[in-house]
Amino acid sequence: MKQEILHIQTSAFNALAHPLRLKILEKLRSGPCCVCKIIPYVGGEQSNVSHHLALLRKAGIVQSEKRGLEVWYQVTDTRIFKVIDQMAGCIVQRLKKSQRLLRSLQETAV
Amino acid sequence: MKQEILHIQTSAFNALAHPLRLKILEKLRSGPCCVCKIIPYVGGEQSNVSHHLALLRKAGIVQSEKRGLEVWYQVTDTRIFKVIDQMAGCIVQRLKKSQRLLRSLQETAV
DNA sequence: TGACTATATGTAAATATAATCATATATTAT
DNA sequence: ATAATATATGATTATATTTACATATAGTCA
Repeated sequence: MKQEILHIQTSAFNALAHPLRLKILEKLRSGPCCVCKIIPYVGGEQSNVSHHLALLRKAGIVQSEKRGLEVWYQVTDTRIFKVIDQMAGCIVQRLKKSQRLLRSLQETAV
Repeated sequence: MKQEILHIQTSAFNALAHPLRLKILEKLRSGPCCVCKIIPYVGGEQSNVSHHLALLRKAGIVQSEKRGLEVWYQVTDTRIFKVIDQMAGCIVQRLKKSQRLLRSLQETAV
């Protein structure tokens, strides 16, 4: 049972572990969006973007809805952006930390 | 530059995208921990666990420190647990939502 | 010094993921 | 019905990840 959650969580993190997919989610930050807008935004081939959208869908991160010829995507739970932002925060802090370390090393070198 | 951050973030999420690595982090929740405790906790072979620890290290999620013969690991930034917990929250909510949907379908079936 | 212990690293095989190309499906317009 | 459009899916190849086994390294102790 706990094992199940672990696997769902794993596949959710896996869904975020690709630059193109993070870019897709960046586009979805402002709300539902048509695939026809997502493709030029993230760049690359249509079928490739579609595969990545499918992966995000299967991981439960996004949902799609057909509107005429178009398909619109949106995130299933906007808290996914908090996950992404928290991670960005961790990274920025880490970079700042190593920047401080570098500076102090430079000072002692003088 | 923005591209760089995206790649660091990608590799950070990738580091969380494996059940064994999530288990390692679970063990590190209570603070620094010796590899000799991590291995029996997560199960599996020593060299495999060591490879996963190396990946977490390279992604900047954890840091290691030698103490005599032992090596102790700890998370670089405890906010990583917020990232994991937020994601768990998303998943639980999603499961609850589909449970409600299932129940309402069962009711209309009666 | 040599043996012992804890951990890391190199390597190879098995498996998974990503990108591309070709094709299928569904919707709309003629 | 046919053509055109938007998107999804399947197949293939290239590449990356995971695991297991063997070996290396570094610290401790006799």
